[in-house]
Amino acid sequence: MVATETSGARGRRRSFDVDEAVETAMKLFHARGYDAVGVAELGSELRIKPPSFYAAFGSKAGLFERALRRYAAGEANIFGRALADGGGVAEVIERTLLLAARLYPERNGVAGCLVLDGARNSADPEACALAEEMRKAGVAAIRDFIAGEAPERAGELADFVTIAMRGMSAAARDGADEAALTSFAQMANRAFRRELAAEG
Amino acid sequence: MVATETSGARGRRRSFDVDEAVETAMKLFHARGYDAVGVAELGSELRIKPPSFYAAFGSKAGLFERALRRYAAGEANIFGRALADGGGVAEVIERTLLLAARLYPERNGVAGCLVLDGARNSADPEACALAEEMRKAGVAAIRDFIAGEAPERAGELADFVTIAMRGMSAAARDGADEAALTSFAQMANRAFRRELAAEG
DNA sequence: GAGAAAATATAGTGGTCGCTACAGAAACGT
DNA sequence: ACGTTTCTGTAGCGACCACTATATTTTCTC
Repeated sequence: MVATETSGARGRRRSFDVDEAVETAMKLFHARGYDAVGVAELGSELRIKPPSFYAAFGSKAGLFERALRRYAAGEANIFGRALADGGGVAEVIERTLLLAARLYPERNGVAGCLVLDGARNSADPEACALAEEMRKAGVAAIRDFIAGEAPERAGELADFVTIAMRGMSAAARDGADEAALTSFAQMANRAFRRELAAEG
Repeated sequence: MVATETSGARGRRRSFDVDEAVETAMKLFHARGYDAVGVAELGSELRIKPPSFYAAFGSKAGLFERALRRYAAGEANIFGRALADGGGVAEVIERTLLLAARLYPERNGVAGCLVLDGARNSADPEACALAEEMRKAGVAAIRDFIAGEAPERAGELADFVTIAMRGMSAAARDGADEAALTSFAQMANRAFRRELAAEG
């Protein structure tokens, strides 16, 4: 053991790179879902033993929470990225949908959205609650943004977008490729623009 | 024990109602997903012991397959029901989407579609394969039906419908109510009609 | 009612689950 | 260099997983 690294964050020094471990765990959870990835496998992949695992993350759900936060803080924050490029509601939502279609298809065994599907059908209430919390935050952000232009219909328009994204995530996990998802995203986008233009 | 019932199907006589057991198992799988329901719980709910369980169904996946088939043969066969009421592609798809919005919201702990989400994130390849097979059959049926009016765009139009349904199923499992799903279904339906009318 | 056949119940298989007690090794402050 | 503290590795906790060997009870045949 040589490292003794903190790699950029507060917290105790550990003999392994915590951020790298979270990244690896994120991919595992994303690829197969929360329940299907066991602590034994995580320890083996992260090259750490159970006591170190629990000292660093507290519990399996604790690591899942860190993986979720890392996921949402990175390039997978689709709406955030679309929002950062500026423009009105129609433009931002279009980029959101198309970005999802580009990001969701399977790549290296990972498909869909970790927040939307990572804890789907999980038997662990804690993991379900963590994912639900992040889902709700995402939906609320989209709703609040849409409310800037269409306060009356912000709720149903945000629902339209987020349900469409759930569909794309599920379809990607079922094997849909980028072409199929992009075709869907374009239709959904045309629908959204028409709904946005129509008065409630 | 009194029953000794076959209740309408070929197969050995058993001391329990096999169809009723499949129905109960279907609800359990539907409510919590394949992996989260154990054979111990199934045996307890079905009031049968493990040996009877395996004599009747062969394996947990065997029971899941029967549950899936029963599901698809009943009122949950949304497209089949919409198709039976006749009409053109636009009418049938509209009924399909609206029926999903009416059927998917949580009722007695059961939400969404068993075929679409019952084996989501399952670690069992057999269960995943069974669900995938039924999903593909459903998509193919919708595609073939649409091809009667729009052979060029049948693939992408069927994808649009089935991805939208995956979104509704996932949203329902996330707690969406009938009003929210109906709103989505209506928007998706308007989008579908416009896409169907537009030449490819 | 006796014998054959079949479905049942009891009990337990090896394996994995998330998690932890304990003890040894490394890093730390002085 | 010493003692303290902190972390890590080995081993194993009880609980549950899907599944089954054995034996008993029930059912059917005649």
